[in-house]
Amino acid sequence: MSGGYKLSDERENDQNLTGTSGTDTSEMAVRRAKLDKLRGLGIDPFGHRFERTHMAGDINKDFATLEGRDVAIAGRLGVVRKHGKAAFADLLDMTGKVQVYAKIDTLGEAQYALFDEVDAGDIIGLNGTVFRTRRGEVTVEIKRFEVLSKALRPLPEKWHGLTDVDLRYRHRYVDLIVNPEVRETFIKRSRIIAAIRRYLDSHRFVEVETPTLTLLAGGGHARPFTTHHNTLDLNLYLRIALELFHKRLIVGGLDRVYEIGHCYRNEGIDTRHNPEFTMLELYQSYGDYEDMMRLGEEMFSTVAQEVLGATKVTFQGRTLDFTPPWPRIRLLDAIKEHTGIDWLQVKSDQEAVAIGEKLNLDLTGKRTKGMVLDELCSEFVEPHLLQPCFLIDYPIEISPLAKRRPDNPELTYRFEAFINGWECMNAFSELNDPIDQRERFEQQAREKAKGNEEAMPYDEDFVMALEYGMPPTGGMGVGVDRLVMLLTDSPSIRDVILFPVMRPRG
RNA sequence: GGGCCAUUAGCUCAACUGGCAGAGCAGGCGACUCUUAAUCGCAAGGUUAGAGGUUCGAUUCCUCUAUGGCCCA
Repeated sequence: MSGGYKLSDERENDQNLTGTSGTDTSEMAVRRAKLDKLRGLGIDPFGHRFERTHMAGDINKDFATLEGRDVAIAGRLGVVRKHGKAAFADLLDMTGKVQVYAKIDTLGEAQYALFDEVDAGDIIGLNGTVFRTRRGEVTVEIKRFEVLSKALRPLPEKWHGLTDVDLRYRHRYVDLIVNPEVRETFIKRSRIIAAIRRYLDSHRFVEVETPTLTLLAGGGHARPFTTHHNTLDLNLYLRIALELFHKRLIVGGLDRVYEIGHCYRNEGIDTRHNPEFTMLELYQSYGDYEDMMRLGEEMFSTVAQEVLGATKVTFQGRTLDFTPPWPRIRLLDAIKEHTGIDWLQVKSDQEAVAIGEKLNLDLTGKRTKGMVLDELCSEFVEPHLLQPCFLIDYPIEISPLAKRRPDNPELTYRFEAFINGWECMNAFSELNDPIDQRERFEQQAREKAKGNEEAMPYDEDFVMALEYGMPPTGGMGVGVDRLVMLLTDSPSIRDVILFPVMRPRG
């Protein structure tokens, strides 16, 4: 953020960066005055360091051993209850909160007067003694304390907190301070991702990092974001998938690889889509899609067990049972069951479109057999797939990177896993025949020429990699945000992404 | 892209059929040495998202804009 900004730009920036309203309030003026008063007393209102011996949540947990002992804790003050010559307050840190107690007899006149000046929201460090109040609350009686950071803005109301979803996402730091369940969700997210890593590391997978800035946005069906490299004067895309780089690594002899990272898709935003999201992809040499199903169901249930202590998960009042094995359902069987259509009898694009239109599907821009089937599946099959299951054997036309089934060359060894009606995994026996791959890319190029913006670009270097020989490989992609939603009972993807994409405020 | 809803004090919300814009919390002053949404008293706090229109008079009715939410495609 160095020079070059016009004054007006800076003003716009300020608008985005200031607090919940951006306007000064009388309360802010009061807090500024208190700040000046602290400085007047020779106290730095923005401290440097504080040595903690304990965390707030642990004091409650370990009260039996801590009673009567001295502790040093630090955190943000929540509600403060003042009683003249004594006061109680909640002290919050990452582990939770503990009540603290200030009493004029213990602190002395000067320190007590200083405590009388602190506000909810201020960050303090303190030394004190653990005890239990007559009402039974575990509490730390303050012997000495220091202001470590004066808060210049007031916290939202203590009872209702911050509920305006717009403000919660725009000012996530306030959301995290006042809504403990938000902190819990993101701590759980971290544990979920750690559990995934643990699982894959213990199965001898190697974690890799592949480019987010790419010459081609391949490996998936989506419109990419574009960007530009100045020195190379080169237009680049933000990746939409990890696949093609990972398979190059399999060619290179890294037999088991995985990556957890952001992908970017230039499409709409709703409760299940954010333009920037977290993808897990993994590739296992000498495996196939059957191995991927076993790995997928085992990984999800292991993660649930480690993070929640159970393989049955409650999501929005519904119990989802992650316990393996999950049912395997052939896609075309599911289509037949829910629509009565025998898709193998559908021979042309025109015929497919006619069937789709008869069922009132919106097929704008979707004029091929594969696309109609995709729509049919989304509309009539997916909503029924509430319990974890695998939909297997997708048509070749919408699976340009998957290996063909020898018993039916129109189908591939590909599956998607569904949970709660959402696609959560996409996996296949990877196509390792460079000649077939070349033809698939040519087919995609024809689709693109017909106006399908989501068709895959031809990646010559990737075909060249396959020409060196890629072992038979099973590969899988997992939408990590959706898994986190399921395991944290979050109805919107924005509840599991710390800073979701937002329009700037006018 | 279409429809519906919301936007009022720092936060959470009221305001009947168009008639002086209110409360709780937070903040200020005062009282209070075991409270936990502490309590009690006093005073203060507003461009009703923005722009325009109808009207003697608009938070309220109409139009447009902005942001968000829900539903649909």
